[in-house]
Amino acid sequence: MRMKPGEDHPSYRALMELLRTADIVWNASRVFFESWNLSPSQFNVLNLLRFNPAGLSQTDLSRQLIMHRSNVTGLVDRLEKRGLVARQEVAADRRAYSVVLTDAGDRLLRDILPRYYAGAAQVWNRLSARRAAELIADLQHVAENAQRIVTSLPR
Amino acid sequence: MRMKPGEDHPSYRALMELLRTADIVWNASRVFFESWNLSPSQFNVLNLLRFNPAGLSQTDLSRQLIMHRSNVTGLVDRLEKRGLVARQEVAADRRAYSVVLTDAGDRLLRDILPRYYAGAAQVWNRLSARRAAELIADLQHVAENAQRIVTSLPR
DNA sequence: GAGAGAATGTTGACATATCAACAATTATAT
DNA sequence: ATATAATTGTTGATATGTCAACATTCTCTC
Repeated sequence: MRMKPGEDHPSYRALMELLRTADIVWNASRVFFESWNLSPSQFNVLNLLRFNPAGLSQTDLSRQLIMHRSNVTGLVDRLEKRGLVARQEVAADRRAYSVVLTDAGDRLLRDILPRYYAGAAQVWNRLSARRAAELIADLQHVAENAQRIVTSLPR
Repeated sequence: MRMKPGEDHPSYRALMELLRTADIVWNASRVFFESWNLSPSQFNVLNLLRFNPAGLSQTDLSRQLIMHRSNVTGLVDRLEKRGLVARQEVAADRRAYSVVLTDAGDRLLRDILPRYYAGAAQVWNRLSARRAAELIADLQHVAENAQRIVTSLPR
């Protein structure tokens, strides 16, 4: 390779910038959600349930949150302990739970969301709608490529 | 708020896409580094040390990796146990270590990097250089905004 | 030079994430 | 109908991350 500090590959630099930015945004959201004693992941669970009033199984949650099943157990445990979500038994499948938002969880979300959307808008401040759309498209493209590469990797 | 699933805020959607893409890329890199029994964070430590042959203090590492000091302890512990890095005592400051890449660590990096750069290039496949540059600039802009917002948040 | 304050790295408590292995249940195939 | 497959959620081991508190050491000020 023989590579001096300055002459790193551009695609590598772009990847680093993507990961760095996401890390900063994620950490910013962590500080933001601290006001409600929520982690970003906990917020994501609540927000997903908002769009699924009938509830989601823990496996469904894990798929949408891109995380392992086993991680959802503790996440839902802690949210349930605080009364923000509830595990409902599913008549048709006695292995599964249906995780639903409680009224308290819904109230909490309604408190958070306006401020969250405002913050999100601030993050994209001074970025034109065209550039924003391009950026989203590029990100989706990158996600597809990364996904494709990883599935073709030797396991 | 009163918001149906479809009508979410665009800036929020863009943020979600950014975080989702970074998550996918990060997970892809995790699978990639598994071949060498490395975590992405461990790779980042090694790669940072490559650019700093004189070594870095653990606090320096934590700042560049955007993580807490205390996290670096275990990270360096595990890398040191495998002989990939070494803690050197610093004459001028007996509190600090200088973490340096060992020969074994350097050899490992030289094995990984060509394949890593190739993978990074594949991820940006079919993306023009212009768009790539724009994307990086936009990401930096977003990172700055997020950084600024979080520091102005009520602690 | 002495004391106050700041910085360094470690520890312990915890949340978040992975994976493998497990019991219980459901689905499938013959 | 029954054996085999696959799926669901939990557990335990481990890595990664946060934070607060601590001892040690350095720096700065008077």
